[in-house]
Amino acid sequence: MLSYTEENYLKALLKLSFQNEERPEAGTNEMAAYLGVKPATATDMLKKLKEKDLVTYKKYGKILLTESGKKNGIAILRKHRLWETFLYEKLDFSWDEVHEVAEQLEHIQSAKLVDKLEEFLGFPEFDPHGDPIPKANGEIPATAKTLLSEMKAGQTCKVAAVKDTSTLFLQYLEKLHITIGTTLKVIEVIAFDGSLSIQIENEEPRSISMKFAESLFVQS
Amino acid sequence: MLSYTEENYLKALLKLSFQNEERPEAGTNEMAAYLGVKPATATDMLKKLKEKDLVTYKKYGKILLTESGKKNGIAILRKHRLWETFLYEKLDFSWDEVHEVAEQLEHIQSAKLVDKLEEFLGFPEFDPHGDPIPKANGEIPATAKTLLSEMKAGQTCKVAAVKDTSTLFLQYLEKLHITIGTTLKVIEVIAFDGSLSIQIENEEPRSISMKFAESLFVQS
DNA sequence: TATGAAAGTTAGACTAACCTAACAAATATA
DNA sequence: TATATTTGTTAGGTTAGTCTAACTTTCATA
Ligand SMILES: [Mn+2]
Ligand SMILES: [Mn+2]
Ligand SMILES: [Mn+2]
Ligand SMILES: [Mn+2]
Repeated sequence: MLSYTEENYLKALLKLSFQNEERPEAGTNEMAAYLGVKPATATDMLKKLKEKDLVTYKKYGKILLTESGKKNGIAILRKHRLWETFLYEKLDFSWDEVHEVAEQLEHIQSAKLVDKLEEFLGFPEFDPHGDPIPKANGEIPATAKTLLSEMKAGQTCKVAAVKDTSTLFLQYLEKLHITIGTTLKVIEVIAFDGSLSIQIENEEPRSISMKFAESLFVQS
Repeated sequence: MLSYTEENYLKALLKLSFQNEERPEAGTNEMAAYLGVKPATATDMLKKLKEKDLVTYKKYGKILLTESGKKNGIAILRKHRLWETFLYEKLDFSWDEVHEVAEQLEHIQSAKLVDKLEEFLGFPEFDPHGDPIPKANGEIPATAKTLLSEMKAGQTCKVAAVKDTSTLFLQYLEKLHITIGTTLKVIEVIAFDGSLSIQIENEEPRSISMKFAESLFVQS
C-alpha cells in the first residue's frame, strides 16, 4: 500500500517523464520543485521509493521509474483524469476547478470504485483538458501532438487538448468559447511576432498571441 | 482546516452521542475503542481538539462536542452519507460495500463538491442504510425509531433503516430480499424466545430471530 | 468506608513527512 | 584545466499521530 505522498511522487515522476519526451529521467531538484517541497525532502523520499523498488536511484544520479513504479503512477493518473471527467461532466464543475479536487480524489483506494466510475462515465478516452485517460490495463490512448502554432494560414483544425492548464489560460479559453472539439480556422500568420488571426467556429476573426498558439494542441 | 484524523474523532464523538440518546458525552476508552486506537492516543487527540475548541474536555472528565465541533462533525457525516448514496445509487455498489469507501471520501475538502453531489443525487433525505443525511444547514431529517421487534402480530410495516450495519447482517438482508422500503407483515410473535414469523412482501412467511427483529427500524 | 477494578493520564519512544544549514559532487565556463 | 555555479546529500530538528509501560484517579461494592 502506497501513502498519499508516495503516490504524488510517482505521479510527478511520470508526468515529468512525459514532458521531456525521450528523456524520461528527472533530477532531485526538478522533482522537489514540481512537488513544492525542498530538495532534501525529495532525496529522503527517493531513497524510500528505491527501497520499495518503485524508482531507480543512485546518489547524484538521475531518477527513473521502475516497471512497478510506472504501473502505479499510471494508476494514479487514471484515477485523476477519471475524477476530473466526473466533476466536469456530471457535477458541472468548470474547466479550471476540476484539478484541485481531483488531486485529492485520485488517492481514494478502491479498485472497484475506479472501474465503476469509468463505466458510469461511458469509458471516456480523454479528460476535460483533452489529456488521455489510461485504461485499466495501463494503456494510454494516443493524442494529438500538433500545436496550433504549427498551423499555416488557411488551414482548419479542431482543438484536441490544452497544453497549458493554468487557471488564467483556461478561463481565457472559456471567455473565447473555446473548448475541446471547437473548430478553428487560421486566417493569417504574422511573421513578425508569431501571432495568429483565427476564426473560432463561425465568429469574427480575432488575433491571438504566439504564446496562446503554443498552448493548444489541435487535430487537422 | 481539520486533519483527516481530527475529522474522524469528531464524527466518532457525534455518532457516539446519537447512540446513547440523552447521554451525549463519551469517555476516553469508549472513543479509543470506537476509533481502533489506544486510550493514550485518544487522550492526546482530545487535548488537541480541546485547544481548537471542538470538544469540552477536562482531565478524567466526560467528553462533549462544542457547537463548533458538532457543526464540523455533522458536515463529515453529511459527506459520508451523500457519498454512500452516490456509490449505491450511481455506481451499483452493494449495501455492505459503500461504508468503507465513504470512510475515505468523507474527507475530501471542497464545499462545492458536496453541494453539487447532493444536487446530482436529487437531494436525498436518507442514505442506503436508511440513515438521515444532514442538510447543508446542519439539520438532520427525522427518522423512524420503532424496531421491528416492537411490532405485534397482524401489524404491517415498512423497513425504514438498519440499526446493525455489519456486513453479515446486510448480506443476510440482501439474501432475504429485504431493503429500505420493503413491506413486512408480522404473522406471529413467539413469546418463548422473542422470534417472529414475518411475511416479506408477498413471499411465504418465515421465521426470524429476536436479534434480527431488534436490528431493523420500521415505520407503520 | 476501604479497597480493588476500571477508566484515564503521563512519559518516553517511534515513523512519516517535512524543514534548515552545512557540506559534497558534478557541471559549465572563463 | 581551474574555478564558480548548480545540483544533490547529510545531519539534525519539528510535528502529527501512533504505541507501550507505568502511574493516578474515580467508582463500585464488599
Ligand atoms: Mn494528489
Ligand atoms: Mn487534466
Ligand atoms: Mn473517515
Ligand atoms: Mn450509512
